[in-house]
Amino acid sequence: MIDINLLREQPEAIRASQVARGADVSLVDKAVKLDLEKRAALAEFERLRAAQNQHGKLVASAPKEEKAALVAQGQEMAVAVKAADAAANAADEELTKILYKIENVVNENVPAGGEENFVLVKEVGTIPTFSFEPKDHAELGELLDIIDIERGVKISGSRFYFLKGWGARLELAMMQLALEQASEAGFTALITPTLVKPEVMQGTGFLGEHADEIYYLPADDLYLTGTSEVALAGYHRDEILESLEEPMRYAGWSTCYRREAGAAGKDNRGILRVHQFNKLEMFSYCKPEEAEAEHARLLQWQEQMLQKCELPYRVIDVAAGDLGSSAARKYDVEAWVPTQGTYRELTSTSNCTTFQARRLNTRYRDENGKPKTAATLNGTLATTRWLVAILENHQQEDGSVVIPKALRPYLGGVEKIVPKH
RNA sequence: GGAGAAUUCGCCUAGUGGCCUAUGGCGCCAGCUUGGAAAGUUGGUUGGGUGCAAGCCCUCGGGGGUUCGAAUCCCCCAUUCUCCGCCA
Repeated sequence: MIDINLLREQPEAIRASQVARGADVSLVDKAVKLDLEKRAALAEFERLRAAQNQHGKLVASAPKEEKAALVAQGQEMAVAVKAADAAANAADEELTKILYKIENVVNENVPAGGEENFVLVKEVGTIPTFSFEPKDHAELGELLDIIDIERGVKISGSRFYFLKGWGARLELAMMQLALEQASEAGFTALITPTLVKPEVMQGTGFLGEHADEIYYLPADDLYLTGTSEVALAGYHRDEILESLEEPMRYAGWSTCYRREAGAAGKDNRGILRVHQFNKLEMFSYCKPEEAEAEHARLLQWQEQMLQKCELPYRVIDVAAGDLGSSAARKYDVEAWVPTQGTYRELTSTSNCTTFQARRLNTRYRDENGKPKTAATLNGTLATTRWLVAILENHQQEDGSVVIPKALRPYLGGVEKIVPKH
């Protein structure tokens, strides 16, 4: 949710942001109007309530013979107060409904435009050249007997798979490496719930734009999370953090579930786009003035992980029209996928400023001990999808795959996965 | 799943319709005291809204209700604990 004070003082800043996103600008004017109405209704209620409170005291201390008349008067006041209260509540609900629809104010440095208008920040590493026809990860997975898509589909349907043998171990190794790096950087590891209550899903903003991406269990009124960000953002819900002199950082590991409803026909081969995968997510709570610096740190940790996996990659600054509603700015790190001849997203890091924390009511105490809304940021550190890039970039002519050095300690020192025959 | 009990300002706690503008203790902050500290002592210490301000309003797990008036009475819900049942 946006800051109501910003709406009052600089509505034009919010209008400009909505324009940049290609979102509904008229919401801003509606919100300004409803805010005025709400405050007027609230003032009226408070005036009546104050009178009623005074009157109550009068009744209590009045002599017996006057009580009946005073009580009758009080009855009338009670009716008026109730009506004013209802009016104020209704006005507040109207306003809140609109406020929830307004998206986070875009950072001024975010490139304008839609999905195609990202700005390339950098390209790192050398794109591999092969003296043979490189195989895609699905073919390698089958050849090496480490990804079993056929049987995944047999038991769960399309977009499901088994990771098997070295494939399963490779994923766990990658998660271990990422978790170790995160721990060294001061992140606290969390294994999070993957089923959450509606209000948490709502609070993190996923029920809006991603509603049809989410699995829902009606019998229990619970949602399956598509990222541990949901649980990590909800972790300090309704809390006042004692200090954020240093950012509070969590590394959340969980299985993620996505319906991929709008992705029919896209990435049908292999495990590039699946209904279930694992992810290690970084999540930071910090002071709003620290958020941009923290965002840069998250990006840098992501790059470090890509480098440990010896993957060529590029970093892009995502354009305003392609930002999630909570994000003020977002960088994607994309790895080179040889068989597609292009870069594909492996990680994403968003600066949600105070937008998400305001919804979830997560605050911190400033130097003066006063509660203030915190800023939240998130960023991927490893996911199942990384296997695609690792397998394809490190494949050899004979179909074997060389394990990046940093991963070997978690795989019993093995240097290469070789075809079974 | 069934029965019972509980939920009060960071923690513990008092409070069974108006004197609750919520008690007391612990902790924390500030002053006094001291060479400095401890002890002692005085004061402060939920959060939010609204207003230029003084102030006013809301907040006793959440939501509804009864009442002129609710922490207190009634209903629904959530959570925790105890016992019973069932079960990886």
